[in-house]
Amino acid sequence: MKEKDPKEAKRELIFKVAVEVFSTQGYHNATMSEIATAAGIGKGTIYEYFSSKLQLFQQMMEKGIQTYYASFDAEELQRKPVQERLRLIMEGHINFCRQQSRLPKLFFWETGIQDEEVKEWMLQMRKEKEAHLQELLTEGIKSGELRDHNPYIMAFMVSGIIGSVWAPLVLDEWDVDTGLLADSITDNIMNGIKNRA
Amino acid sequence: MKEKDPKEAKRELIFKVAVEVFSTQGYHNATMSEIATAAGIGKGTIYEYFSSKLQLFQQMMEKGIQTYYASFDAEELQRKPVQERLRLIMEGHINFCRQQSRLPKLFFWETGIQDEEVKEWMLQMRKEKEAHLQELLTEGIKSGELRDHNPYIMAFMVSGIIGSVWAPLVLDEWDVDTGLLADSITDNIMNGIKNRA
Amino acid sequence: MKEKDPKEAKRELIFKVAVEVFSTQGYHNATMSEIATAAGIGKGTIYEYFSSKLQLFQQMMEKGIQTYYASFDAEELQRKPVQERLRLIMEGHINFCRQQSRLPKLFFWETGIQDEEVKEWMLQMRKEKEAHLQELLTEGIKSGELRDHNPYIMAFMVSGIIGSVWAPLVLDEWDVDTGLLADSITDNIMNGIKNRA
Amino acid sequence: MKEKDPKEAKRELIFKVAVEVFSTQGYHNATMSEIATAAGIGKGTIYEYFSSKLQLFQQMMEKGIQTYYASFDAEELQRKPVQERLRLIMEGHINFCRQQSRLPKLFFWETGIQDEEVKEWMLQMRKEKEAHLQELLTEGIKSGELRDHNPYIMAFMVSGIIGSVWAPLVLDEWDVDTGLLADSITDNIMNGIKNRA
DNA sequence: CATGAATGAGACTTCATTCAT
DNA sequence: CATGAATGAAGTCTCATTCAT
Repeated sequence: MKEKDPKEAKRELIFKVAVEVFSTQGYHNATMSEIATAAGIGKGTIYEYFSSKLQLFQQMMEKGIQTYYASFDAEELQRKPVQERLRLIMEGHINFCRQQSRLPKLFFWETGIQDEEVKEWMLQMRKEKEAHLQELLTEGIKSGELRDHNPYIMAFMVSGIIGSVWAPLVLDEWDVDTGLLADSITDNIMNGIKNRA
Repeated sequence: MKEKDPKEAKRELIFKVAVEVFSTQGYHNATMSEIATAAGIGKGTIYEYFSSKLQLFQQMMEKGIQTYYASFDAEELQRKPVQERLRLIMEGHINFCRQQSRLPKLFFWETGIQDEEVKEWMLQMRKEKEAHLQELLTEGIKSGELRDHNPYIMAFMVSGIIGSVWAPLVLDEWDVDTGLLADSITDNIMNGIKNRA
Repeated sequence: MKEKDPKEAKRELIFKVAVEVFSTQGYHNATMSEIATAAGIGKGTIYEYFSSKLQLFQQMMEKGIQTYYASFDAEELQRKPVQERLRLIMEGHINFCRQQSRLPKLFFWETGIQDEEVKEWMLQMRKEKEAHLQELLTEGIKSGELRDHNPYIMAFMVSGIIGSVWAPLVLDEWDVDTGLLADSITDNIMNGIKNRA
Repeated sequence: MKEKDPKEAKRELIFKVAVEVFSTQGYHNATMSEIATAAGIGKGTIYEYFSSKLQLFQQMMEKGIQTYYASFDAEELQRKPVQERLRLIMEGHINFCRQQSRLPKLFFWETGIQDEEVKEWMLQMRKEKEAHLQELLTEGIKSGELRDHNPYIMAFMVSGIIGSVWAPLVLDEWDVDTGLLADSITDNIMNGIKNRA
């Protein structure tokens, strides 16, 4: 039952190594040789599983996104106040950065690939993420929980904040309690930084 | 009077084309041939002004950073409340994105270059930007204008917000009044998005 | 039994072609493309065996030197009168020129390479060759077989004579009996050209 | 009267610098820029006097050869015993190496140029030099001053000896009295190195 | 299936030569 | 005349991809 398809197991292995190598070297500086060696397999073997370097990168990203979204318990997110949901999103994001470390870098930073298809797909990803946030925020406005501001602006702001968490966590290896950090960020998003005491 | 050094004029031309090409294609996908053709000059001519592709990229980035920082009137920023200073920073940033369009993309996104020197330099840039923000926010906390929260967290949040503005402005070519956008963002940063009515 | 490592066999092939091409065209005029074509392999294949043009040249020379020195039976050279030993050196040298034809040209003539390492190495080669001769001659002086003249001068003279044999043999394709030529040269070195009859 | 044609003076200047640069860097590693800079003139100016890099090299060599042959007083050489004439040739050659230092290196060592015309010309030079020697030696044999050996062999041997003098003098900067060295070499050529005491 | 030797398109870079000033 | 900025042909080397074993 735990036995996986050996074919699938090797795909997983390649994915794992690819994340490591691509995020360390960047897409262009990474070589197929390097990935093969790191995976302990032959160069040609990668081509048994992926038709090209680009496709490997693409599928690795897609798989990563799925993992990313899977890290949010969708059920749990429903029917909660916006503040609580934002907090959960932050927490999930922080956990993902911690666990995957290298992967988020590729999501948020790798733009060297200029293949039209990939560019389109990454742009699409950004749009979806922001559309999702915008929806959440619009709901909050309607329910009166949030101020009646432009939800489009709010959305990319929150999106920017989410994206900015990665650098301190991974680059600076910041060791902070996930819950506290999520609280703090959410609080700042909700209440702003101005002192009203 | 307006006559420039012709040597310098050609440097400018190459810089201008380089921004265009590098930001459209990314560092690795851009070729020297392409830049030369786009500039209407011979391939070898670029090498009369820059010793290598990497040096061209680096100097183009440095020049861009200078322009970026120059777009903030430093004098004006002193001795004003934090809210006002944040607003001016936002306004300057928005204007820069509008005017340079392609350049900010390189600042915030190009990470495919793996040359140690450049990587170090770009990391340094990020640190400086955040240190600067952190300083500003710390001042605000001391003066009582801001809440007594962790300024490190605040800093990368604000930094993330600033970075996130570029995409809607340039990719979506969003046509919004600079003043209004700066107001709106600053207001959200200061007061949060929660409805306190 | 005769089966060689196929990897080694291709190295040999490249070496063989490299000698041909480098000695015909000179180091700078030879191109990697040309060598590849002459070897009937792809351009990139050479780089699977040698990391650069310079390294290929260097290793080819080193291998040649080994072959050169191997062509003298070291054992046989010991404990014989100087005249006999000189004759054997001449004979070995003549045979080597005949067999390798192109290679000696590179040893004695190629100086266009300006890479410090190679220059140093070739200079070193010359020194060693002359030191070896000088030693031989010094022994002869001590034993009374040779005149008590400056062995340093004698050494570079003999060295010059050895080097000069290549041109008639290879360039002019002079067809002369090896033994007779070796005898004649050795006799002239030992007894001079003056008529004492 | 001492006033030279200024055009000719600049030719001389370029020649002088060319010898320096070509002999230091070798033909291929030397650049026209370098020569121009070293001569304190513009790059294009060289092309006012020489139609190409190759032509400059060629004419420089030709001029050098003339200087070389001019260093032997032809009149004086006639009607003297072979030994004396060989000694004078050696002395002239040593002086030339001392004075010109860099130039002989090009004569005897530069073979990287593969232009058919130049190759032919340098081969021709070698042939002439040896023919000249051979003639001298043949005369000596006829007059009974020299042993009745193969003058062809003798010629390239003596030629090799002459060529070998350059390296110690220039590379090792050997400081030895010209007359003594010429005597010593000539004596060895004439009487050989064997001890007949 | 897995492999890795072989390949060649294509990138960067150099430098002899030209020509407008 | 003298110059040196501009040029592009040509060379070295990399690496994704293929295919015979």
